[in-house]
Amino acid sequence: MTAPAPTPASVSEDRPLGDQPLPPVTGARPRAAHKGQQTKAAIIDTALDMAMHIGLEGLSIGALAQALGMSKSGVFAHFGSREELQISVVVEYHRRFEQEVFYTALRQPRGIKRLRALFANWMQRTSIELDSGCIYISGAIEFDERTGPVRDALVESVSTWHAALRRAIVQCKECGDMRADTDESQVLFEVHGLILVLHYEARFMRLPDSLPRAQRGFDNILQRYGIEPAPQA
Amino acid sequence: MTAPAPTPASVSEDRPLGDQPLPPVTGARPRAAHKGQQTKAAIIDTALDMAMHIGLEGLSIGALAQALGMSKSGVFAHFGSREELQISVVVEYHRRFEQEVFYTALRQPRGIKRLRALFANWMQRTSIELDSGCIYISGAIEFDERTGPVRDALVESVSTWHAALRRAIVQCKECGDMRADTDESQVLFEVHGLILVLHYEARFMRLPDSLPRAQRGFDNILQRYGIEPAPQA
DNA sequence: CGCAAAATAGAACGATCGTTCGTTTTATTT
DNA sequence: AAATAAAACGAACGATCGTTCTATTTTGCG
Repeated sequence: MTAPAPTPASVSEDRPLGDQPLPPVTGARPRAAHKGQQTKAAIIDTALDMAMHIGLEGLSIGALAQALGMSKSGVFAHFGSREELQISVVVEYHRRFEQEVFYTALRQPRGIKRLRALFANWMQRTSIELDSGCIYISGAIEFDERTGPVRDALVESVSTWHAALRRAIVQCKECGDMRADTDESQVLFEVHGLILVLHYEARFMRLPDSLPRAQRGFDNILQRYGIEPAPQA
Repeated sequence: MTAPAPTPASVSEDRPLGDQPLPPVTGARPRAAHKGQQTKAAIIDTALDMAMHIGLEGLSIGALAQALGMSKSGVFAHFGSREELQISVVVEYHRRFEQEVFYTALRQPRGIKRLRALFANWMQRTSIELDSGCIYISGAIEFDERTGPVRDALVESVSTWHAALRRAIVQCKECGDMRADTDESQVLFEVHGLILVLHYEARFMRLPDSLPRAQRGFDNILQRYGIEPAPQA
């Protein structure tokens, strides 16, 4: 979404997660930091933490204010509506997701190595290790039959991430790490399924070996779509 | 869960979804139908319909009463608590799921045919065709960090269904439709992922070709774990 | 029919929700 | 330090939540 911090030099010309051109670097944005923006950031930080546990719809301004030790109206004033707060949370989650999952994987060279890194980061963000849910998953459930700006923000974030992942798969084809006739959307579909079932079985059913199962599923997909590993028959 | 209606004769000795012994068939259950049970059934019916759209947590007794044209307290009296209402909805959903997904698939012979039927039924229940969500999926998100009887009911239902599915996979191994060294829990894991991503991409992202993608993913799994399809090399 | 029991309605409860408003406290600038 | 703008507060609103209680209606049985 927003312009990311400058990424490692090795990234070369890889595009950012979103597809807008990089905005002018004139540091006009994080200027005076008028105290209000600080607390607003603190509010979003706490709100995101809460939303990752109880969902975007579970967010309540009262509970949020109490957690922050300030008044309801004080919190409210920074956003003007609960919806705007929810959108801010989605945007912040996207920012972190982009940073932790996407950009750190760009350190790997294009192709299978980078795709593996992307999936590993994605799993890590999804799994119970940092015991909190994924807003892209809970939000999809909460807003799948709703309309409005919160849903729009969620769909846009997820679409952006999926597009980036699809690009990484295409790069696998381009550099010979994957069969040229691979349907990258099908690969993305199946990989996404592994993330979702990891989230489901680890968080809800509390099955301990979900993470290695997801990894094995990923390897299975790579094997199917990958270059034949030296047919020994 | 509850004792199912008698299943087709061809089912032979297959166990029901749950593992309790079949209760005595003395039709003591659906007896006089004291009017109260009728309206209770009607309430649950409407509540289930609502919950499939807005989730178990979205259920509100007020909205439910209004949809039924009766008073809040009138609805409430049948359950004694909102939690009990939610549990009733879960139980009813389980009953229907069992009936529509599991029992109709038992008409297929054990092995790959039955497994395919189970997956097809599961997909159908999950997809947007009957435009409403799956309580096993939305409920998992809503209750993954909670404790209590509603979560317990959900986990038990899902576990029962998964156990039945695992049995069908084992039967595939037993009758030679799947490699003997197949890890049936891994197959279940991956198949479950396909259902979840179908639900996600069809309902939330509104991608139109999710269903054939899920079917293709299923075929891919079968191919990997199935008997090698006459190696032509 | 008449009677008892079951089922439903209606009003009210305390709590919490998002939101509004006027005031007061804090920051920032002159 | 004084003046101005930004930020936080506190109280209140109307609405809805699940729940409780009492009264009324409806049902089923003899």
